[in-house]
Amino acid sequence: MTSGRPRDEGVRRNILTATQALVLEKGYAAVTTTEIAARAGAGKQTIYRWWPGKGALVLDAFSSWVEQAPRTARRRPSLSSTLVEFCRAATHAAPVLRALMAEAQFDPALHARLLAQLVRPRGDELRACLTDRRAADRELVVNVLSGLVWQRLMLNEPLDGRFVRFALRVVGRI
Amino acid sequence: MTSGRPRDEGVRRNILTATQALVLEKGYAAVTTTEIAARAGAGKQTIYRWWPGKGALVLDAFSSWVEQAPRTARRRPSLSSTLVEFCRAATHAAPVLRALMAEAQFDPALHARLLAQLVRPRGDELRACLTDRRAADRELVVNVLSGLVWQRLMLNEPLDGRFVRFALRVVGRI
Amino acid sequence: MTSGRPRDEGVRRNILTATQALVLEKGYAAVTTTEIAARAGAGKQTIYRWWPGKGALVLDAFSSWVEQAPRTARRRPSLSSTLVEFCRAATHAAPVLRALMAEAQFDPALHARLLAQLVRPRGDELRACLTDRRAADRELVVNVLSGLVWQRLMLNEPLDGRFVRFALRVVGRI
Amino acid sequence: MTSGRPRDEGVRRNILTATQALVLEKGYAAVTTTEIAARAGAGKQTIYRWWPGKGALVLDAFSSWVEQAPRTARRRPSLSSTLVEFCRAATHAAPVLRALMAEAQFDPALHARLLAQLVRPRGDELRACLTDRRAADRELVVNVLSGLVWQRLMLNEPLDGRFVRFALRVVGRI
DNA sequence: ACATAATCGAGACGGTACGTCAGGTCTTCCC
DNA sequence: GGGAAGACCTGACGTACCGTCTCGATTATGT
Repeated sequence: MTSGRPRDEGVRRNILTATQALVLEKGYAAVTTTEIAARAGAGKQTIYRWWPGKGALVLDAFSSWVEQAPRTARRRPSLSSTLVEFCRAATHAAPVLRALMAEAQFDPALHARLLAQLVRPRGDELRACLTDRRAADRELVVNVLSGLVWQRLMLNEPLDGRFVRFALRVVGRI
Repeated sequence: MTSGRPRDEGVRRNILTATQALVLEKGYAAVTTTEIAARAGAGKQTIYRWWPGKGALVLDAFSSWVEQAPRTARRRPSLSSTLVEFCRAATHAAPVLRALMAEAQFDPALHARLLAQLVRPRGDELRACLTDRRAADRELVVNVLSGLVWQRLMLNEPLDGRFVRFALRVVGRI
Repeated sequence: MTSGRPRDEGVRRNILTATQALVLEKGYAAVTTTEIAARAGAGKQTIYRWWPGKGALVLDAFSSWVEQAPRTARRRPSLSSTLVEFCRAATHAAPVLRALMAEAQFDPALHARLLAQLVRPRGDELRACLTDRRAADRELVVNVLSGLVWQRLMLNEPLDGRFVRFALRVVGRI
Repeated sequence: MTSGRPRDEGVRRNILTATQALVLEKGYAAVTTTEIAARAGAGKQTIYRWWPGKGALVLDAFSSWVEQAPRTARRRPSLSSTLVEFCRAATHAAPVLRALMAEAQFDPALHARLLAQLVRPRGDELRACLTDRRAADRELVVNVLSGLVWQRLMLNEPLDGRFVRFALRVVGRI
């Protein structure tokens, strides 16, 4: 039996939208929950009712945004195209990704969420491009690529075409 | 011509020691500059006179600690032994390294310091083990290894023997 | 040994002045500590460092204000003139006095402060006008007068000339 | 024409009972409407439908409780017995009475209710004991007694036998 | 010797975000 | 329409930490 007033989906969307907009405008660190609430026309309590804090909120706001790939999986996508798309999206969202990964280092719960919503799905995507490899090799390649990308992000270096070529060259050697 | 009271080296050491102790006890995030000053028997101003903030202070406190290997470089050290030592030290200091890299994402100045004092020196160390490779390959290997290690740290996975073997296997394939 | 930066008296006065002004402008209940801090150009913490809360702060701001009687005690002041002056001051400050006494009902510490800083001094003043009475009668009269005044305040009835005459008639009968 | 479901008297009694219990357990200030609703097995809206707020609710809950004296008025009751009964009841309910009078200072509507339901009825009771006095004297005595009692309450001093004797001595002198 | 100048411990200060709490309203379904 | 449940907006609260500042005391150099 579900009694009481149901959660207002419009409010939820307003909050996520406001979060996205504000984080893009001013950067993760400069945004406050109070400000998000104000922009969303919501109460602060409503935010804290549904998210444990700024980190989780921003993660939600951007994980839906990052996953905008329609995934019209015809056949197995190529590794290179996947990687290109991967880097394109990551470049756009780079400041947010860096901030989220950083924040996650101070917040175990956020760390788990980040893994489940961002890190693992992207790894799985890569893995799906490697069905022609032996299982052990697959893990190896996925780890190396993921490591290269995240390191690049954290060191604030560009995820551009040069990087993609570099990464593919590495993979080719394995 | 330098007049005025000279810097007290004992105070500097007290502060670094107190920082180390407190960060190990309670973790980076839970420590405050005020607390460090109190423990060191120092004034807050003395800290801010010599360091720009908590991040740089902790970096100093631990970069001297991480690099305590005397580096009795006879000849070129082996890659595997270097990597093992590397991981051993990183495992001990893992929570601090994670926190520093995280904090650096919000603080460009700290980011630069971190690169200069921790990331690059370790990369150079690795590079020095690869003098038998072609220059292009060297960069490739250093990048991959560094990426694997930092990713491992940020994802809070162990830098144990299994990881070392895994990393060496990757390098062997390149 | 008094070390450290000494308390800034100017800040203290700014806070008290801002408190007074705001309470007179908008009434006790509508004023917040945040607002007082902003108006005084002070930090909220500075307020909480020196006062336990809004109540004590307002009490301080107005107890110095209520006691503006120069007390050029030549001889024993007459009861009637004291009572007139008393009511004049209380009429002005009535909303604040009501609010303070009300707040004190929820806050034992404020209650004690209120007694010590406002209630008892005023009682002593009245007592000083009754040196020609027997001690027991003195207490009786002081209690009755004080009771009449506070009741009047709490019931939000005017402390005007009519009330003074009424009160004096009562005392005359005792 | 009154259509729709009629008010549920059982719910009303549950709410008043829960209010009484909670206020006696934890004190007026520590009780919230949400809590009262929960204890009464009622919805918050049901409370706000019938009472303007916590103050009025508590007033109702206790005014029926304070006036539980059956008032078997044979003839004119004596002043002293009335005062004794008065103080006995007030002593029991002292914390609630203090809180209500305090709250009323911030809430004009509650102030009016408090006067009508508690202050004036008690005054009338006293007045009824003084039919042998001249009208002007009656008001005087009622005011003095009422003032003494409320002052005593607000200053958190006991309304015990000693106080009653004191009050009667005052009245005797008038 | 004595002024100059910088360091040091202590702690007050302005500022800003935090997460919590209570009040009172609104929205659902059920009777 | 009454009622239970509970989401919602609003706005104050008191705390925490940051980095700066202002004291008095100390310790070096330069005259």
